[in-house]
Amino acid sequence: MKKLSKTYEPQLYEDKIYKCWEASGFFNPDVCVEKGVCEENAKHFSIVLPPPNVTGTLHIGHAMMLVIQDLMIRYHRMKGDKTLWLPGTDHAAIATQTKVEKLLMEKGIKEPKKELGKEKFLEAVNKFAQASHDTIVNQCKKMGSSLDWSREAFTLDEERNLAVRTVFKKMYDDGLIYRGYRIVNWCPHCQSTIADDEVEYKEQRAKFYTFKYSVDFPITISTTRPETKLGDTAIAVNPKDKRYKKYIGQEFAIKNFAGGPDLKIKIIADENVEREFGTGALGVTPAHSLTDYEMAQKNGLPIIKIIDEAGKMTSAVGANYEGLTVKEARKKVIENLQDNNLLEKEEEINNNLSICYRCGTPIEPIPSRQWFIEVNKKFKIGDCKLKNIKKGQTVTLKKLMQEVVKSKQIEIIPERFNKIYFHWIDNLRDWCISRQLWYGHQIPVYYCKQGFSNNQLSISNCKEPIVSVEKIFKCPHCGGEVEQDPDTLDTWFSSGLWTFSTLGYPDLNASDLKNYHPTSVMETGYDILFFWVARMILMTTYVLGVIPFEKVYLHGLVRDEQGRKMSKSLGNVIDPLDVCKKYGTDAVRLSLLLGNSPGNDCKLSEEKIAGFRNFSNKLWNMSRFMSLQISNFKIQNDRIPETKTLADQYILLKLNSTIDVVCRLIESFQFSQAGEILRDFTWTELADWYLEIAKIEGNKSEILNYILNTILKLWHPFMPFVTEQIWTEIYSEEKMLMIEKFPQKQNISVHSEVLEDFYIIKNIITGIRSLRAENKIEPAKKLNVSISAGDKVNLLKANAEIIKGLARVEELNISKKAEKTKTAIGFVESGVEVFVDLFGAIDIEAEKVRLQKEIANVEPYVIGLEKKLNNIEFVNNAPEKVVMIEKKKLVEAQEKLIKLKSQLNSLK
RNA sequence: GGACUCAUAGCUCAGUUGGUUAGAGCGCCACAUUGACAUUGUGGAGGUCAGAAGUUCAACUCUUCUUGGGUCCACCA
Repeated sequence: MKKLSKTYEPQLYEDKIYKCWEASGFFNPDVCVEKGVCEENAKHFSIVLPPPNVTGTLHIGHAMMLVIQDLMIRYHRMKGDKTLWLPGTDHAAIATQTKVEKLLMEKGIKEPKKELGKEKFLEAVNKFAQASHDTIVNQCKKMGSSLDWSREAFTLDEERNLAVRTVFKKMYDDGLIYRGYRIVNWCPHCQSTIADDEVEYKEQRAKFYTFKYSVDFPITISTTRPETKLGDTAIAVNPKDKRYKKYIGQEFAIKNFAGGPDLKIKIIADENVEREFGTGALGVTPAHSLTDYEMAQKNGLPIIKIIDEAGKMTSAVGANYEGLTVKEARKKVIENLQDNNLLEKEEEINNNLSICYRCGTPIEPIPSRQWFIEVNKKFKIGDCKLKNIKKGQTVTLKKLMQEVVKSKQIEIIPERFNKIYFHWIDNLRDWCISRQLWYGHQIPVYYCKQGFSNNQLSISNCKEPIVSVEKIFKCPHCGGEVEQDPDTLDTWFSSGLWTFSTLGYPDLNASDLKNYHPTSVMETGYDILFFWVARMILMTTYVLGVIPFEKVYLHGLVRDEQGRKMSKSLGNVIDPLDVCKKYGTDAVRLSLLLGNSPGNDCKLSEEKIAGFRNFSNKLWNMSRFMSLQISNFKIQNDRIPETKTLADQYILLKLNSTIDVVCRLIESFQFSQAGEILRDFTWTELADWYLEIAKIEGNKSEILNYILNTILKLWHPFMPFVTEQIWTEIYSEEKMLMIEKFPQKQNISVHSEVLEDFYIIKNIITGIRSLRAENKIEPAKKLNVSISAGDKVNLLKANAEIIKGLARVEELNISKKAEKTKTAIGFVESGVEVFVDLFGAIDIEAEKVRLQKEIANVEPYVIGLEKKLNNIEFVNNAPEKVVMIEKKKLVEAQEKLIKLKSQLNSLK
């Protein structure tokens, strides 16, 4: 045995411990099976790590994710499950590319893509990604994450690329991926499309102009974007609007609108036009607004693209405007309208500007040829093991996403996110998956140069895009040259495959895929429910016909102590590595686990972390003390040691129920509760009471050994470092705590008297202490205690030493009080007679009174209900439903009554 | 506009099927202290569970409304 140092210094041990864990290989379930830590056919428990973006470093939110998952993983590993936690990182195409561009620009390269060219630019991105990756891996290790590094994956590596190409081809062949000319969200800065849910909104003041197209035009319209009016093809009005009803269906021609193009304006009716907003008439620009586009489709209007990908006006608006930026064009249109006296009003309104979630640039809706996944397309599903959906059944992707959650094959925790999930699916439009970025999975589509350059050619097959998993160089139809689509895929396409692309897909017989899929839990922040969780469900159910995970556990965001988001500009960021260094990783882990509830944001402050630093030190010191009392160190699992005193019985009973509760709470994702229960036991019951008593009673080697063993195991998933270090020093340098068996609830016949008696002793001690503090009585050397509950005299006598020790009394005389004073013990101290309630914790008399009162409450109610239900008239006349409800109520109340009565009886 | 969520001690939050005297941590006040631990111990103060109504034998808990925070989605011509 070694003697533990006086305080716990995490920095001395943490790195060393992690290296030992890693070297042991036990993070890898195969090694666990090989070395007998778990059975070959044990139940599997698997989590794939939500891959952090390779855009820099991990923040405290990532730390929270790691800690929660590590807790589950370590718990299940110790339980003997075949446990896999698979690490990886995400290339995060758009985020990484824009980040690198920014960095290069800071270095003085003004237009990085132009100046470097594709190859060199990608080299720079890859270099950055690699550096970020290395940092991230180190940070994961620092947090103590027991990830199986041998299986590490990257969303853009070769294996994942194969998976991406395979899935793309499958979807294309099933007709779920199509290439279409549609309105997309275009970010002029990123020079790429972005998905609908990558658009953010920012409220701003905007100028709102009211004008007519021409002097003789009958309808006035309003807009915040006059320059787009150059591409108008219609005016939409509400069909019920009396002002405009007569014009519906008419067509007007305007020459040289605002000195620009000629317009042909048709007046159309649309229910969605609000009569009260603006003039009640809305200029329809089909090419540059999604709603306008939809109206145009309905009414067969032409679509004129007037803004290009660079944010400049196209040739469609005439020589006066062509080549101007949007801003310049707007100014010019307004000037022109003013000159011609067409502008009626100019006011300021609040309006929501759509911006790119990555760079904040205003989004320009433009029509463009892109690749889409069609979510409403009906298709026949292949192999399918889902409930309710069979092989060959006709479904849509939307239906798959809905069905697995509706049928509870996937359970979302907390439950309320179900509603949000379904609502999102209901509003889901086709998913635009092509991006005009360089960094990412290049789309596995090839075009025959001949077929696409010369539409006159008679080989019609050559006009079709060729989708191929393997790279091709020649057109399969004409043998001519081909060109791969230069675009890349939305980053969420590859992360959507994450649960299975990491486990061996497309090899459907891969052992990992068979062993660990579907994964057990997906643990992530609620902020990426749509981006990611929903897409994994879509992809996995479609590709494999199974669910990707059984449970989705959503945690909240970490905020600062004032509830603000952490951000660099506010300077309130808590860097996980900093605080780990300062307070120890275990303290940081606890501060992220405790005091939170699922799905709710939590506030974190340094004081909170410091509090848990104190606790880890407390655990260290308790262990130090216990180790000094233990003479025979041994690793012990199930055998409960013999008890000699009331305190022994009490603490083992408490420990046993703590084990039970902690297991149940962890398994039901109530990690915070579990930790608090455990802390309560460790600090309050064990350190403050039992260890103090142990000092007095002495001779507790065996029982302390058992308790120490057990609490180290219980704490290990929460605080792996400090527990492992204590374990190493006290028990074993060979056998690591991380693979010990997690404690299990034992069958101890519960003597309720043990609890009750211990509470009496506790209460007497607290009573004496409290009286002393309040009355400022000098510490008495002699104390006479007379007790009215005669049968407890022996109890007090047996525990007199404890009372003397903990209440600091030198001589204690116990006697039975002659007169009955109900439940009180009298103290004679310094000649003053005082009383203390005997049953402060479990006040049996009061409990009886309470139960009697409740019974008196419920009993007449039950009798009343019984009478009512025996009344034939009532039963015959009342609707069946009412009778059923009454019957149910009666059964419930009867059960309650029986429970209350038996509780009362047990007290007598 | 549609939804979700929160409101409990000075602060941060628990309180899972309605049923003990509503809990914890931090903070605060008083006291203690050489032997595991000042990163400590003991005792104490502090709550009409946001407000109103309803359901019930019984409401912090369920329903409705009101007030005040937060979040998401849609629209924004």
